[in-house]
Amino acid sequence: MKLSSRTEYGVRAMIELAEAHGGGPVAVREVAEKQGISEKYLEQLFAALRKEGLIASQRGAQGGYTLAKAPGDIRVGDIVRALEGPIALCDCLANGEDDAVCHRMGECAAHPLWVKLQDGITSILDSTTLQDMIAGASGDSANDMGGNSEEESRDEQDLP
Amino acid sequence: MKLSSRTEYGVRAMIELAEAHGGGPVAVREVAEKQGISEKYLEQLFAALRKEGLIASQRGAQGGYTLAKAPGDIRVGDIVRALEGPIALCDCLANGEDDAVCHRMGECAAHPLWVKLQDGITSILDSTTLQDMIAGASGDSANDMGGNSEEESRDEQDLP
DNA sequence: AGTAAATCCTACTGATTCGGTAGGAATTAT
DNA sequence: ATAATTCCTACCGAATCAGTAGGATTTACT
Ligand code: FES
Ligand code: FES
Repeated sequence: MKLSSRTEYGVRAMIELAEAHGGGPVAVREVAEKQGISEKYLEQLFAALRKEGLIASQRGAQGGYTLAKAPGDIRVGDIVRALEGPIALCDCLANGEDDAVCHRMGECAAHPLWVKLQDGITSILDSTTLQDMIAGASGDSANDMGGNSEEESRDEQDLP
Repeated sequence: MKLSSRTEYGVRAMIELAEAHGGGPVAVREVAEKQGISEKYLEQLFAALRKEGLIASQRGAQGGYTLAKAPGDIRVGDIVRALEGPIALCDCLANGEDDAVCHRMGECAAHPLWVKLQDGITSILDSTTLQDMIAGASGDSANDMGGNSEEESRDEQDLP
């Protein structure tokens, strides 16, 4: 019940890219400095994000990274999965009904709760896009956030 | 995004106690064997659960543990907190509004999401009691579980 | 009284994960 | 050519995790 710094950093970095979306590529160094993250470490996170097709790279001088899709098409869940693999709360929930689920499932009264919890988490993560975050609001579902909508709105606005 | 075996084991063990509620104390060994958990390890989990007042112990021969309250009064969230400390998804969420929250909060577009996620998790965990679990159903909220209600009902039934 | 069954307490350990460094090869705008 | 940048892979120290170990204390039962 603690999100790794991979996730924290990754999401913050992606927000940075989302805010720069439409302009040119952004260098890792720049994002790292703005967010106070180790540059070399962030480099590795970006590699993972690129491998999953969430961001695109431009090599060489003046290069950097850009979002591979519109901010509205990238869900936080996608970022988390890219950085940590499938969201599986415990081994008993071998995500995807495929294989190797717990042999105790039939008799385990806890199992339905883990399923519910995992679904809850996944649904929150997948109902929020980068667009939602930089706009200050959250995803769709009934359940809305605390409600402190800061009035400082970022500049960018893009129509692909 | 992975629950520790402390949590998994702890909850399963508490379910075991809940099912035995009303009868005499249950020894650690018995729970450990039924659930396939290391006895000595479980012993430590029980120590933590007792310290938090969720279970009570009876020392000496024929001793063991019993729930300290009715199964309906023990929420899964209580168990998790007893075993892992306050549920805080990240340091930026120094649970309880007290101190040392992130200095980046004002400018951090991710923060509201973490709050939302943490609230979601907490609310699921706190809306499910041991009673709910051994009865096969989940907590209150609109969102209900998969719905596979096994017909094997355990024996115990108690009115305190 | 004696014994066996149990909780209680604390220290240690091996493995894994985490967060981060390090160094350098390949690519590209200027 | 050069400087800026991504890319790749290996390594490292610290922390956490899951579990062991051993023994002191308490208590029911005979
Ligand atoms: S122990 Fe595997 S489903 Fe609960
Ligand atoms: S970095 Fe602390 S609130 Fe986002």
